[in-house]
Formats: sequence, structure tokens, C-alpha cells
Amino acid sequence: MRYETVTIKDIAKALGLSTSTVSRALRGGYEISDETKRIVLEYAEKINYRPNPIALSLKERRSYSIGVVVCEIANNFFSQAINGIESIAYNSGYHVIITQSNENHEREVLNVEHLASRSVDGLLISLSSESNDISYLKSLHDKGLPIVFFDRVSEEINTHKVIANNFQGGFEATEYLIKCGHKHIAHFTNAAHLSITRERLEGYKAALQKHSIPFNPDYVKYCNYSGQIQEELDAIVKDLLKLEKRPEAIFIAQDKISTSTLLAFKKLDPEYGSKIAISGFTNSRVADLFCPEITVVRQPAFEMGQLATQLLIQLIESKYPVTEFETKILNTQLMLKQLSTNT
Amino acid sequence: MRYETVTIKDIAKALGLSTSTVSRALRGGYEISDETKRIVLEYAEKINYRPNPIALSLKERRSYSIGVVVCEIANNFFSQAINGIESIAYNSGYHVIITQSNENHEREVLNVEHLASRSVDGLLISLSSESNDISYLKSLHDKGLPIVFFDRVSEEINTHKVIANNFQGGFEATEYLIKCGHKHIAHFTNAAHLSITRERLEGYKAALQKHSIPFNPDYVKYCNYSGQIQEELDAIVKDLLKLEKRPEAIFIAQDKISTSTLLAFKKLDPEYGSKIAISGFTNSRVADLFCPEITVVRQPAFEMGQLATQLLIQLIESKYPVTEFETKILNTQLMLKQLSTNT
DNA sequence: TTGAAAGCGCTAACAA
DNA sequence: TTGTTAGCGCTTTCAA
Repeated sequence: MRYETVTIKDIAKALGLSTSTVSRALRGGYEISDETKRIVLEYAEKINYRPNPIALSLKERRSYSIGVVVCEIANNFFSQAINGIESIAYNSGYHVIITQSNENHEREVLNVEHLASRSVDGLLISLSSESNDISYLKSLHDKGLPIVFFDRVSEEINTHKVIANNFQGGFEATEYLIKCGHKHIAHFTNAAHLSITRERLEGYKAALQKHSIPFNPDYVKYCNYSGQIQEELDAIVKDLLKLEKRPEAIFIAQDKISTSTLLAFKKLDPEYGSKIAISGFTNSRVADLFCPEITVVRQPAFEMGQLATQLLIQLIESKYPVTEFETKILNTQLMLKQLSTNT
Repeated sequence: MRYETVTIKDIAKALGLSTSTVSRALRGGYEISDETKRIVLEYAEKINYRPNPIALSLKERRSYSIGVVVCEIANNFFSQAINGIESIAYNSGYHVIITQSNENHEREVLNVEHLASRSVDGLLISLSSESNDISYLKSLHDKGLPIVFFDRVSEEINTHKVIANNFQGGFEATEYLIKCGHKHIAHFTNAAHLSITRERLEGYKAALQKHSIPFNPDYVKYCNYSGQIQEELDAIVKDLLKLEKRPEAIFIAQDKISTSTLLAFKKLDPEYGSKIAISGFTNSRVADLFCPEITVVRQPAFEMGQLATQLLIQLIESKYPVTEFETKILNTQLMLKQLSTNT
């Protein structure tokens, strides 16, 4: 025994009742006298009785908790999404268990299996950039574990999905740069196979096409670690600097890639770096403070977390197997600068 | 039943053995024939058997998991500390359950009680700024729950503590500003009663005193929500702007307070804001990118997380009640700018 | 209205 | 070497 806890048995013994009577009194069963109920409740209150959720989980095969897997929590998008998740979960009586994959497939699998074995009632997941093969998830899903994808989703599993309008975000961010007069626009993005990567790239391409700017594959750079490793961006920026025609602008598809890019420029060619125009996905509060400034595409992270959680709880609490699934697409927002006199 | 799981019973039935034999085979007990062991292990592997940790927790009254309570995960200091925590915990066979209090006492209590009732084997906690009364923690600690404080600690509970050298950090950050030639130096900090607030304030005062600069209480501003609420800083900056003698510099004790301050200046008086010298505690990677730049005091967050976890696991696994506790103080680092030609 | 007993998955003391 | 049984905390038939 690790440390003292009051159990139903203690109450039963103290009151000269059976455990089942105490149990019924505690959960307000109707087949019990008001008097007994009162006595039990009062005593339980007095000794600060708390039911043991582990025993309940074992019995009910559920835990009133939901598992969350994201690649990293030190990311404004995910931490905001998690706040959205918690806001709904707590109000619906669920606890939230947060885990991070660090963009590592193996860690993702470990996390998911741990969550599943701990009887989470459902799973919210944004895939790691290494996760090509998600058969491990599929088999859990097939066994009946409710799963809702958000942000980085997969076609391989048929369930609810909540994503930002990545195409729109990519399109607007790119078109903004075009409207600023730029024609040579690079694109730094995540690992190639991720859903968000594809969608944002499509938006980028569509904007170029609309304005009759040729697509140049040399301008597209993939980051397998989503900007978490500075060296990755240093190498990419070096590549860029070697190009015959250096771009005048970059559309960056991810928060950390943006900041790592700025840091790389600052280190490798601050002169050029201070002139280049950048637009990018980020949910940072402080992007406004950066030099150079970046024009921000913001995702409704909090709402995405909320919505994903609502859908998940719906799945969990559904009396019948759910067979109709939807993919919710929430609009991104291009944050245009206030044209103030003092910048 | 939520979803299909293989149990030891299934294996026993399939193999015509008793559950205890299977159990022993699985956990490699010596009192078992190699043959039986082989058969069981092979079959378990084949059907992908996973022991049910909930049943284990119920039986052993422990869970091989540790609970973490921080005020917010969207904070570089804490997310780095959590990475340190996870690095040690995983290697020692523990899982980590992360919760956030949002600087809210009630939420902190809920989180801790949930963690405790879920049989976490120990607790790592940095107190919320609202948490004056920690008797709820004390009673858990008295019942035998191992607790290690980090960052924001309390004297009321006698246990291991891991903190940064906040005095030193405050002293160096302030003295740096003094050496830059500033004499009127404000100090923005957290809620007054937090340990980190006291310690950093002492460092600030000591630096002033060393350089014979009088301490002006009007220059010290407390943020009860640690900069998480922009309005709080807007109000403080407004106050500052009204002062007869505006400070030329500010030492800021917290990450979010720094960024919220910069945003407030940008909004309220960008002219003045761009001239003021700022030094502050932050573990952000991107502070270098800010305009104006801030001189950074960095805490060894990752190492603090690691150390706290090592101490906690030591407590958890100790065969005897531990009565000797220590407070580890890790040095902060003042990040001086490379004097480059191009800034 | 209350109690006795079984069972959730697993381990371990005791028996065989 | 293997099986039987009790028990972790709780709920829930079934009996009284």
C-alpha cells in the first residue's frame, strides 16, 4: 500500500453496514432508506471519502478520461488546442491525459498503447511527422477505441476529423506576398507526406497559378522535424542562399519553421534576412514582435480542440455504433497589420 | 465493455492452464518449466497480449506513473522542464501525466486530487500564483504521497525542492542594466507571495544596493496572472507611463510578462517602448528575434525537470521513509549578446 | 430496505 | 511445477 485511503469498506465497518448498502447510499440509489443514506453521506463527508477511480475503471472498463497525442506541447497551436480540449472535457466530466510524440513514430505508438491500456475512453491525435504507417492505430480503432483526428489527419482511418482550412491558409498567405509585389516566393513546410503539408502546398500552388507565376520546385523545402531542429533550417537556408535566383519572399507552413528560419537568416545572412518578406502559419502571440515581422496565418486552435473533443465525446457516449463520420474544416485567418503610423 | 482486450484468462483457457501459471510464465517466475513458459510466451505474443495496468494498479496500489502540475504548458520554461521530466521518467519505467492549473488554485487542487486518486506514485509540482494555502497538499504529503517541488516551491512542506538561483538571476539581470548606464530600473514580476517572486526581487534589490541606487517601490509591479492576461500588463504599463520619472530600463521576472510588456508598449507608446532597455527571465528560443531585444536570463529548465524527477523517483523507490530533504539550486545564465557588426 | 456474493484482471500465499 | 483461492475497491445481481 502506498498511502492511506478511505474505502467503502471503512465506512461500512464504522457504520455497521454492508459495503453494498454504503455503495448504494453513496450513489444515491433509490432502494435505500433516507435515514441510512443520510448517515452514510454524512460520515463519508466527514472522513473525506473519495471513490477509487481505478477500481471503477477496472469494473466499468472505462475511465472517464481521454488521451491526447500531439507532437509537442511547446507549440502555441497545440497548447491552445489543448486548452480547447480541456475546456470541453472538464465540463463533460472527462479528464485529459496529454502526451507528446516529439515527431517520433515509436514514441507515438508507445503513448497510444499506454493510453489505450489505461482505458482512456477515446483518443485525440495529431500524427507525428514520422508516422506513415498507422496500422497500430487502425487496429485499436477496429477494436472499438473511439478516435478523432485533428490537425494532422489520415485517410486510412474512417472517423471524425477536425482540420483547419489549410488550402485557404496557404493560398491567402501566398497571395498576400504576391500582392506585395513578390514573384519569387519560396515555401518552407513540414514532412512531405503529412496531410497539412499537402493541403498548404496546394494552396501555395493555386495562388501562384492564379497570378500566372510558374511553380519552381527548388523553392519548396521540406522539414522532417517541423523546425524543431535548428540545424535543419540552417541547411535549408544555406541551400536557398546558393540559388541562382534567391526568392524575395517565403511562405512558411509552420510555427517553429518560421522562427527557426528567422534565426537561421540572422545567423547566416542578416542583411538578406531582414529584407525578405515572410508569411506563415503560427499561433504565437508574439509574432508581432519579431524582426523582421512576419505576416501571420492563424488557425482557430482553441475551437479545433473544442470541436474535436465534442465529436469524440459524442462517439464515446453514443449508444449505437457510429458509422457516419465527418471532416470539419475550420477557416484560418490572415492577420493583416493595422497600418499604424508608428512601425 | 468498451473494447476487446485479451486477458490472462483467455490465455489460460486456450492453453488449458491456470491463470496463475500463465501469470508466472509471463513475468518469468522461476518456479515454472521452461516448456510451459515457452508455450505461454509464444501464445501471448501471437495474440498480442498486454497486461492490464489498471488491474495492476488496483492490486499494487501504484501505477508507475508520476503526476506533473504546472501553471501552463504553453510556456517555454515549463515545456522544457517537462521534457526533462519525461526523459528521466521514461528511462526509469514511469509514465508522466501532465496537468495545468492555469494559475488557478481550485484547478490545481482538482488536478492534484485527480492524480492522487489515480494512484500516481509521486507528484512534481510548481505552485499556481493563487496558491497561498497548500494544506490540501500537505495532507496528501502527510499520508505518504511523495512530492517534489520545482520552480515555485513552498516552505510549508518539508520535501525535496529544485529551484533556479533566482537571486543570482535577478541580481545579474539588474546589474547588467546598471552597467549599461541605467539608474532608474523598474521591476515587473509575478504574484507577490510566490517564492520565485521574493527571490528575484531580492536579487534586484541587492544589485541596486551594490551600486548605491535607491530602491523605489513605485517601480515594482506585481502580476497576479504572470502575464497571461494582456490587460494586466496594459494597466501596469499605463501606470508606468504616468510616473513622474519614467524608468529607462526594466528587469522582468517572467517570460509571459516580458512579451506582454513588449506588446503593451507597442500598443501604448511604441516610441518610448523601443528605447527602453529590458532584461528578463525567459526560456524562449526566439527572444533574440524581438524588437526591442531583451537581454535574457535563462533557467536550466530541462535539467531542473530531470533533477526533480530523479529526486522524486528516489523518494518513490526508497525502502525506508526519507527524512532528509534537500533544496537544489541550479544556476541561471545571463545570455550576453555576441557583439556582432550587424544588429 | 439491506446483505451476501460474484466479478472486473492480476498476483501471490498456500496446497497439492 | 502447477493449481486453487483470496483479495485490491467497487458495483450489481440475487436473496432475504
